[in-house]
Amino acid sequence: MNAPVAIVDCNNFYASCERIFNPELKGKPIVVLSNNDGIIVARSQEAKDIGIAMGQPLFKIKDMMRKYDIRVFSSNYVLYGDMSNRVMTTLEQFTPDVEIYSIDEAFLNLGGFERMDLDEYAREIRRKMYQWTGIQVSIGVASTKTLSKIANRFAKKNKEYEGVLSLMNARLRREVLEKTDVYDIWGVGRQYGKLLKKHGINNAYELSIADQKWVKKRMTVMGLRTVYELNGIPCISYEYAPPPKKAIVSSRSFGKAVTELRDVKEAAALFVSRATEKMREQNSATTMLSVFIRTNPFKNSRQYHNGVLAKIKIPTDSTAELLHYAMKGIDQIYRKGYQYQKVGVMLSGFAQIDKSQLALFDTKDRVKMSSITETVDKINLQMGKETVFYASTGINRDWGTKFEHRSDRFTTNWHELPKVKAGVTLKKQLEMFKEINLRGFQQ
DNA sequence: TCTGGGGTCCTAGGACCC
DNA sequence: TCTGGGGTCCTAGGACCC
Repeated sequence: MNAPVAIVDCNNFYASCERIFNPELKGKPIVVLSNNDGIIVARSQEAKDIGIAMGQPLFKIKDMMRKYDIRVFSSNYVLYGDMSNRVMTTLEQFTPDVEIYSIDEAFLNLGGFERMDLDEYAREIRRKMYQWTGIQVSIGVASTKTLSKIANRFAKKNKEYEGVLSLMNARLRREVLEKTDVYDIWGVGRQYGKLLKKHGINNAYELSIADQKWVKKRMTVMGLRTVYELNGIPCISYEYAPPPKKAIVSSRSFGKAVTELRDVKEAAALFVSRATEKMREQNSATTMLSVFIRTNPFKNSRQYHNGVLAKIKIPTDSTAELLHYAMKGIDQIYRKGYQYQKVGVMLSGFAQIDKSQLALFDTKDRVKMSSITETVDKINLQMGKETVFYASTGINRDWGTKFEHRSDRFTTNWHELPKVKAGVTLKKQLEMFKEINLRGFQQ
C-alpha cells in the first residue's frame, strides 16, 4: 500500500485571520475583498450561511451589509502571509514532509505513519493547530492527493466528521466518491465538468471507472491522471521545496481609470521593480520582458488591449536595465485617449547563471549594476519594503490600488500591534483572547 | 454573474531543418 | 514543380489550480 497523504486546509482562512486579532468579530459575518475592494474573495462561515457568494461585487451586498451587520475587509496579504507561516511551521512539528501547496493548504506525506490511528493523529493536529494559531483546519487522509482533497471536502461539509476524515478504508471510499459531484474533484473545472455530465459521468466514482481512452482523448493526460488517482494510484508527486518560477507576473488594476502616459509608466515601473525583486529571490536572470496594458473590458468605453515582448540577449536581473526595456515597451503600446484599467509586466525565459559569467560577454558594467541592486535589496529587506525605490515608480501614485477597509498588520508592524483599548477592563480583554493561546505572538 | 492576481501544464499548429 | 518522412522549437490558446 502506498503512503497515506493528508491535506490540511484552513477553514475560511482570510476571514479567520481577521477574526483572530479582533475577537469582537466573533459570530459576525465577515467578507474579505479583492484588490481595489472589487469583489468578495473570502467569507466567514456566517457570511456563507446567509448566502453571500464568492465573486460578488461589494456594492451588490450593501443592503445585506446593513441587515446582517456584515464586517468588510480589504485584503491584508501581509497579515495572511504571516499567519500562513505560523500554520506551516506548526505542521512541521507533526511530520517533516510538508508540502506547502497554497497560502492555506498543505499536503503531509504520512509514509511511515501507517500503523498509527491516522484519524486520531489528524484530530490531534487539528486540536493543536487551533490552540497554537487560532486557525481551524479540516484534514482529509487518503492514499492519493486527489482522494485526500475529496476526503477533506467531505469532512468540511458534513459536521458529524468534526473536520477530519480518512478514506483509507475502501468501502467508505466508494461511498464518498459516489456522493462527490464531478465538479468537486480536484482537476475537474467548469469545462470538463460540463463534458463529463454530458456523457453521463456525474460523480467521482463514475469517473474512476470511466473509459480511460476516452478520458485521455477528451481531457488529456491530466484527466487520465485524475482517474488513476481516484483509483488510489498516486500520480502526483510531492514538491517539498517550491521549484523556481518559470514566469513572474506583476500586474494590478488601477484604483481608478488612468489616461496619462506618465501614470501608466509609473505603474509599470513599480511592477518591474516588484517582479525583478521576486526574480532575484530565486536567483534567476531574464531574457524576456513583456508589458501589457488594457482598458476595462467590462465597461462600455472604447476598448484597447495591447502588449509587447522584449527579448534580451544577455540574461539580466538588473532593475535599472529592465526598467529601460519596459519604458520603451510602454512608449510603443500606449495610445492617447483611452481609459486604462490595468497594466502589467511579465518576466520569463529565465536562466540560472552565475553572475560572474555575465560580465564576459558585453560592455555594460554588470558588476557595478549588480552591486547596486544587491544594496537596494539589502536595505529594503532590513528597513522594510520600498525604503529605497526607483523614482520612476512614482511618489504620489494616485493611480494606486484601493484598500479602504484594510485591517492592521497586527503581526508584522510595530505600529499596528493589537492594542489594549482604553475603557475596557483587562479582564474583559483577557476573556476575548482566552480561547486562543497566542503562543509565539509575544514579540 | 461579475469583473482579482498569479501561477501550471498540455496540445495543436506553424516555421524551419535535414 | 511536386512529392515524403521525420524531427525540433516556439507560440497561442485552453484547461486547471488557489
